[in-house]
Amino acid sequence: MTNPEPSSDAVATPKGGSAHADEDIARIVEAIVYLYTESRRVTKELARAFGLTGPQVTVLKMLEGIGGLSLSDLSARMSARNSTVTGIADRMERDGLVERKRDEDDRRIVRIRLTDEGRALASEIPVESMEVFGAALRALDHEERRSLRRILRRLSDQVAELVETKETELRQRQAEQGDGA
Amino acid sequence: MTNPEPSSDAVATPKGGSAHADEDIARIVEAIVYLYTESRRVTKELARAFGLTGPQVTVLKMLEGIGGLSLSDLSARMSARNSTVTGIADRMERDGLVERKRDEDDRRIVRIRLTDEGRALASEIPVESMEVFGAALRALDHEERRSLRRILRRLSDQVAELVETKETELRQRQAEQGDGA
DNA sequence: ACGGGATATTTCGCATGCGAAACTTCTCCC
DNA sequence: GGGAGAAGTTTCGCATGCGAAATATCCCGT
Repeated sequence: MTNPEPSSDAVATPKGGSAHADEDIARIVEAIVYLYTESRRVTKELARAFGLTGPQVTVLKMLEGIGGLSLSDLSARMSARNSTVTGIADRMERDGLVERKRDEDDRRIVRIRLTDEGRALASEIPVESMEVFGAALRALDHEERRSLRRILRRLSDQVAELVETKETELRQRQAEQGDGA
Repeated sequence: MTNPEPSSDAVATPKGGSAHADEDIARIVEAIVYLYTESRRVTKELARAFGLTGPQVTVLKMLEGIGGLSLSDLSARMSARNSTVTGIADRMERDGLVERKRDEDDRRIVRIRLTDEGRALASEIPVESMEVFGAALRALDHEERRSLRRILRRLSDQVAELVETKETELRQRQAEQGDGA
C-alpha cells in the first residue's frame, strides 16, 4: 500500500501539508472507514439472530435507554435523516416493536416508543450498536482511550463547524436567489 | 448507555468495565459514527456537482491512482462487498466512465479501468473521499495525528482479529455440518 | 482427462440512506 | 384572525450495501 506518488494533480499537498502529514491523514481516513464499516457489518450479523437489522438494534437500544423520542430526535441521535428513519420506524411498527403517537401539544410531532414486545426483545439483546468496535476499545489502556476521546472530540467539533459554515452559505445563496429573482 | 443496574458506582472492575471506561467508549463510538456519516454526506454532496455519487468518486480516484483493478481488489480497498461494487461499476460503465475487461490469463477475473472520459473527469475532481474529515485532520498538530494514527492502527488490528476469529468459527461450524450430518 | 472443490463475479431481494417535494400543523406578524 | 412562512413528518425515486444463490472458470488430485 505504500504509494510514494499518488496522482500529483489531485489535492496532494495543499498548504503546509508535508507528504508526511498526507500519509498520516490517508491512513487515518482508511482506518476510520474500515472500523466503521466492519463494525456495522458485525452488528448487522449479530442482529440477524434476533430477526433484526443493525439500525433496528440501534433504535431498540436507544428507546430502551430513554423513554420515547420524536422522530427528529431519533434521527439526530442516529446521525441519520428523517426520511431514512421514517422507513426504519415503518418496518419496526409493522413488526410490532414500536408505536407512533402524535404529540398532544404539538400535533406535528410524532412520538415513538417501544411496545411491550419491543421492550421484551430489547432486554434480551446483549449487543450495543458497533459492538466489535467497543470490544476493541476495551483493549486500550485508560490513557489511550482518554487521548482518543479528546482528539475525536476536537475533530467532531471541527467537522461540525465546517458543515455549519457550508450550510449557512447554502442558505444565503438560496435567500439571494429567492430575493433577487 | 444508562446502565439499568442501580448505582454500582465507579468500582474499578478487573476487566476494565468501569463506568468511567464505558462512558469514554460510548463517546468514542458516537464520534466515529458522526465523523464517518457526516463526511460521507459532504462527499456525496460535492460529488453531485460532477454528476457523480460518493462511491463513484472513490472509485474514480482509486483507479486514477492505480492503473486497473480487479473487482475484488476494488471492493477490498473500498471496504465493501463484491455484490455492492458490481452495481457501482454497472452504473459507471453505463455512464462511460469505466470499462470491464476479462483477464486473459484467468478468465474469472474482471479488470476495471478508466475510459478516457473517466480519466478526464477524474482529473477535474478536486475532492478525495471523506474530504471534510481530511480537512479537520489537517487542523491537528503533528503529534496528535501521530498518536491518532497509532491508536487507530491498533484498533483496526484488534477488530480484524475479532472478525477473523468469528469467521473461522463460522467456517468450522459449517465444516462440521457438512461432515458430521 | 475428469470431477469436485475453490475462486471471481453476477443476480436477486430486501433494508438502509438520501434529497426534493408534498403535507400537516404551528407561529408570528400585520 | 388570517395568511405567510417555519417546523415536523412522510412520500418518492434512486443509489448504495449486503447475504445467499447462481454462474463461470480455474485448480488439484487421482
